[in-house]
Amino acid sequence: MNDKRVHILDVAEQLFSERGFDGTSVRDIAGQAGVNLAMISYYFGSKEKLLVALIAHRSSYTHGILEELNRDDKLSPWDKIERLVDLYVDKIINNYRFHSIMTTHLPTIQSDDIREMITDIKVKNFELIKKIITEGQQQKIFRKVDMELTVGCVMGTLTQATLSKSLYCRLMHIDIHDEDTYRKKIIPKLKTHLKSLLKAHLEIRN
Amino acid sequence: MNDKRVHILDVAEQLFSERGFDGTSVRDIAGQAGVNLAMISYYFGSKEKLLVALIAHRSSYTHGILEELNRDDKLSPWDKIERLVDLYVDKIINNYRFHSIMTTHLPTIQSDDIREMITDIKVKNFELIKKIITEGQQQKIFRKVDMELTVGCVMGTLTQATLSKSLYCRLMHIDIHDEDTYRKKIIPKLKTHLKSLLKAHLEIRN
Amino acid sequence: MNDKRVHILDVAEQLFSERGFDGTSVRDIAGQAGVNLAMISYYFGSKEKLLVALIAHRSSYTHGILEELNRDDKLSPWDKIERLVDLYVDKIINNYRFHSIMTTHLPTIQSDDIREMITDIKVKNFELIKKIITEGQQQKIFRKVDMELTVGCVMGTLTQATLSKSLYCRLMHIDIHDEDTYRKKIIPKLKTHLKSLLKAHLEIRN
Amino acid sequence: MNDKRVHILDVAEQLFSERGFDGTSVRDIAGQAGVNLAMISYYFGSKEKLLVALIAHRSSYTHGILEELNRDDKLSPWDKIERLVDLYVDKIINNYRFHSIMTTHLPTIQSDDIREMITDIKVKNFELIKKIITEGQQQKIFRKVDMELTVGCVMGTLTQATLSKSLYCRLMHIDIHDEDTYRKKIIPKLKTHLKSLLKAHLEIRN
DNA sequence: CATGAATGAGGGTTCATTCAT
DNA sequence: AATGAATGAACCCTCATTCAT
Repeated sequence: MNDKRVHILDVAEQLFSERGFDGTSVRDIAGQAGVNLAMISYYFGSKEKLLVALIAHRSSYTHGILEELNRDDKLSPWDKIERLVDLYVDKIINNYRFHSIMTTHLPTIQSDDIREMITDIKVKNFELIKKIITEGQQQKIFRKVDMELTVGCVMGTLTQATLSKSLYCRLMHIDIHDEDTYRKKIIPKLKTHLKSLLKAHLEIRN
Repeated sequence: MNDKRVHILDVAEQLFSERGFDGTSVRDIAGQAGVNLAMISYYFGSKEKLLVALIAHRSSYTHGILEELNRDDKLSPWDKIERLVDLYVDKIINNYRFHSIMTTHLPTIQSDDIREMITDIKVKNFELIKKIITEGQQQKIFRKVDMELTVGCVMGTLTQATLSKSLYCRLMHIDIHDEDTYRKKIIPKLKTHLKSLLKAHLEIRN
Repeated sequence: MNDKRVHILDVAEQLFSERGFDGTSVRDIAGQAGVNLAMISYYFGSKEKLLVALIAHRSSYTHGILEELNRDDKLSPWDKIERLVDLYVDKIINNYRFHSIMTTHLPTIQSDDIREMITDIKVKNFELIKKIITEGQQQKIFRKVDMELTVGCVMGTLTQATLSKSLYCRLMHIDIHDEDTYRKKIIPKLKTHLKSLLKAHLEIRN
Repeated sequence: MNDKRVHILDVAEQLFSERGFDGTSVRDIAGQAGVNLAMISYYFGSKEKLLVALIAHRSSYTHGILEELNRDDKLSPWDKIERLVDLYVDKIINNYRFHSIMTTHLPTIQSDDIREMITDIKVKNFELIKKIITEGQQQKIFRKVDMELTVGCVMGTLTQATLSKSLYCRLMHIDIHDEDTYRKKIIPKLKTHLKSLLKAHLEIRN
């Protein structure tokens, strides 16, 4: 029962990320998932509510990661930045489908409620990262930076790696359909780059 | 004559960016543009070809900017970086609708031809920026960095500012529908941040 | 359930025969049949597949008639010819709508598959009649004739009676819209004529 | 000028015969004929009037043939039948496109005027052939036959050869698209068959 | 609880025709 | 006399959803 729900959500996630929300029909999802067409309305109410359910499902799954990091008092701010990058890159790239949906669908959402819901999630993530940086600044270890855009730069780089996969595949000579290879190559690349970038960016200059 | 074509493209751009390609009907475009529904097929052939025409239209418009910068021999690499950021931020944010379409639609495009077309444009932009950085590296002014992701970080930050407008509006206490204020505040913020970021990132450390 | 399918096929047959395949819209069929427009796609998939379903439906219905005749060993070749004419005239004239569609649509069909499908049915009918004539020839009862055109002459006369109804109604002083009277008068006329014609044509002359 | 009109009619004839009247768009005709789309309405008034013009054009062209035959007093009724078959087969098969249009379109015509117009032409042809047969009967050379269907049988055989080309190509092992071969083989076959058939049919039996 | 049947609304596209030039 | 631009209507089809069973 719940398995079927989760299965539908998985299929929906895949199709939404591949074809977009409006480019995916409920028929497509039902067909791919091997369930009756009416079952989707039956379980979720509507296509839009299916999306909301998907967001809730995935968000609850990837929620605790950053919070845990923040509670860890033994780590220095620099260590936390490194761990943050590791966790964040893994989180986004391994959930690139969901991340893609959230990012591409956000600007086209007509319903204020859903937009606020997605924005809330993004704000929460922002606040957690902000906390880490603020902590380092209070300890006079990080310099003062534009907080919104510093976070935005990290998020944006990952979004770029998600949405412009076709660009990076071209640049890195990877077949566009070979998702595994792409992920295997882009993840360490992203980690190294972002750590180096944040180091240079946050470091107090003399 | 051609005015009507351009007008249709403008309306299509706005609606595509607000509702997505699949979320916008040809009827919507015709209605908003005040032209007959059949006019769109008459002028462009199909909805997809309308998108291609839009891409061609906007790309030709914003093409020369970066090339010009590259040809300017009097500027130092650091100067070029600064000008690059100024030009690029202006270009993207002032064409944020088109940028939004290009970015959000890219991963869901089914047609290989159009995906390649968009990727081509992105590659071209990448190459021009790469040239500037490479030049600075050859002059031993910039340090060695991950080229793809350094560019991706700049692009991604701008994409973030475009696609996650709702997030930044919330963080910066701007009404989501007040586009002018958002642009006026985010543009200098982006310029300052990216210059500072690239400075720290490219600078040779001792 | 299946009644509705058959009802739609009946209506489609009537309209196709009156207005032609391309002259009939799916809306016309849905309207005349009193079903929802989307129902046609739901049941048949597409307008073209509706035609295929109609052909399959009618062909299966009228298939066995000639085969049965062929298996009857008690009849002499002349008896078989007479029965053939009786059966064939009844079959075509009572299904004149379907026969009209098959004949008028055949030369304009673009899809190779459907054309081959219709041709297959015509070939099968040809083979069955050929068998009867060949049998008579082997028994030295019928003379040697052009097989294709002897069959073609029978088929053609019936086609003529179907497609040029307006001509025959004029010649026989029947109102063009009075289908019952036309059928009642033309059927015995056709039977008598074709029997006489085939008798003279197949008979061995001295 | 008039050349252009005739050219358009030729193209229309070809397309109407290949795709049917309703299956052919005015755009198709204009495109194939290499003339401006608006020119067809400009010259002919409407698509339907174009068809009427085509019928008038072709009818006037093939009109006099049978009349001439009838006036020839030197020929015996049997000679006239033979010449009739020769002329008629040539006329229909060499104008098979036009014949196909006339035959397939006739039952679907909604306009009473056009149907009457086409029926008129068919009646005229019928009367001319009827005259020949009646003459032979008055001279006690031909036996009494069903006049309508005797003519209908000849017409029908030719219609069959025109509309069921795909059947005959299959039976005679001719490629369906090789029109020249088909015509070269079917014309003498038709002439021989119809002469033989009419001989047996009209001959007074003892 | 689950689903096949059904539907109103709207999708993109093409139609024959007209009009201003 | 001739045509590029434009249009209202209609095309076939698919959409998300509902409802009776």
